Amino acid sequence: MAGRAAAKRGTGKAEALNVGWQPGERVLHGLLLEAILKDNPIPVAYRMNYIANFYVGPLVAMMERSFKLTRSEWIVLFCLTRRPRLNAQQISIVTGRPKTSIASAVKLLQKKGLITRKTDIADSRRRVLHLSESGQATYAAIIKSFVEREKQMLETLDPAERRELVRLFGKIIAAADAWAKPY
Amino acid sequence: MAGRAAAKRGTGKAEALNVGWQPGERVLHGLLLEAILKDNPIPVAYRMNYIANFYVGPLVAMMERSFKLTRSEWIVLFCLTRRPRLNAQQISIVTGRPKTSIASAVKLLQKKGLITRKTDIADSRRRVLHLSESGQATYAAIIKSFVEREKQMLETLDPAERRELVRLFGKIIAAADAWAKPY
DNA sequence: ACTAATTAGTACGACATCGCACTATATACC
DNA sequence: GGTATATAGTGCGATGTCGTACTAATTAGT
Repeated sequence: MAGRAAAKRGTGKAEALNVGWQPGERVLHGLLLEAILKDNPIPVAYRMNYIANFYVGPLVAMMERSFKLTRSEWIVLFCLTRRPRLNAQQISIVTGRPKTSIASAVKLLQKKGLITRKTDIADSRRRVLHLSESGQATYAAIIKSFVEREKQMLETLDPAERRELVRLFGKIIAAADAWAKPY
Repeated sequence: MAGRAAAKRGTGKAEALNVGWQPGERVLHGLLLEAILKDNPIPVAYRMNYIANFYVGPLVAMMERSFKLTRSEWIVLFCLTRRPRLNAQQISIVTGRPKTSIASAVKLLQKKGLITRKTDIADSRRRVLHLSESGQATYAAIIKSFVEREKQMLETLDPAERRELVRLFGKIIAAADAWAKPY
């Protein structure tokens, strides 16, 4: 209908082009995704990143909205729950995130009263972190969503498949020294 | 040695504390990680995110340094290589990233001459994107590192295990409609 | 002991990311 | 055909993230 006229407008830099699909036709998420997965040069890495993003993305968004926590703050909270008395450096190393990011998260968490920071007597460079009461409560409230979402994500796999997935991940992580280094 | 004196300094807010390990003793990456993986409430999700981060993080850092491309720009480049003539909206949907992020990446890529933008004749709201010559060249240069790193990451798995990993990922992705939704 | 190298943490600045509000075009419905 | 709704994209402001450069404390080497 529009024909020639509607072209060469917009930002001015765009030229007109006729794409394959018709106006009414919409290319759905699933079809697009299939096309992107097919003959993908990094079949494992792409699929893994895709799943990881769609798993954690909405969770982080929810956390920022409902709990006013950033992703980095959550990482610190999570690590300290798993293993109290870590310092910022250790969290940085084990998560692969820059230490300045961890440091700013620590500062925020401390201001909110979710963690405490004490100087290590044996090495006064270290500031030893651990969760406060309210930090533990916040963690408990948030982790539920993570667990629930993982459950939903794995619903399509049977128990043996889930075990196999963990086993394969375990092998890759165990060999991390050989491949996970920076450039 | 320092004993009592060195405490209560630093930022002033930190109190002194004696942690479990001795000054000389260093807790290594592997040991820390093991402790964090043990009895993890989200065993699959944590391992997957860990691997995904250590796979893609250094690659993105390298890209920013060597090619002056952001992660979002790379995502656009990658999607357009897999399937030309997408528009920004479609890339946003299929990658799960906010459309404003894709939009700014598109603007940068266009300024650098790596992609072109043409208005769709059939629907003048759409700006159809595709790679320029130099865009293709840039992609080709970068993708090598991704392929190589995936190869290293999977070196510990035998061919059957690799196929199984792809198969399991495939099942999870195929069921994405059921679990990957936002809150 | 004294210096060099390593490790923990901080300060600061640049910028990518992202949510929100807005415009423009297209489709649906009556 | 005219209005309402959905879709594509933009502008802008806030802020989280991260690299660089720095200080403080500890360890190693001689």
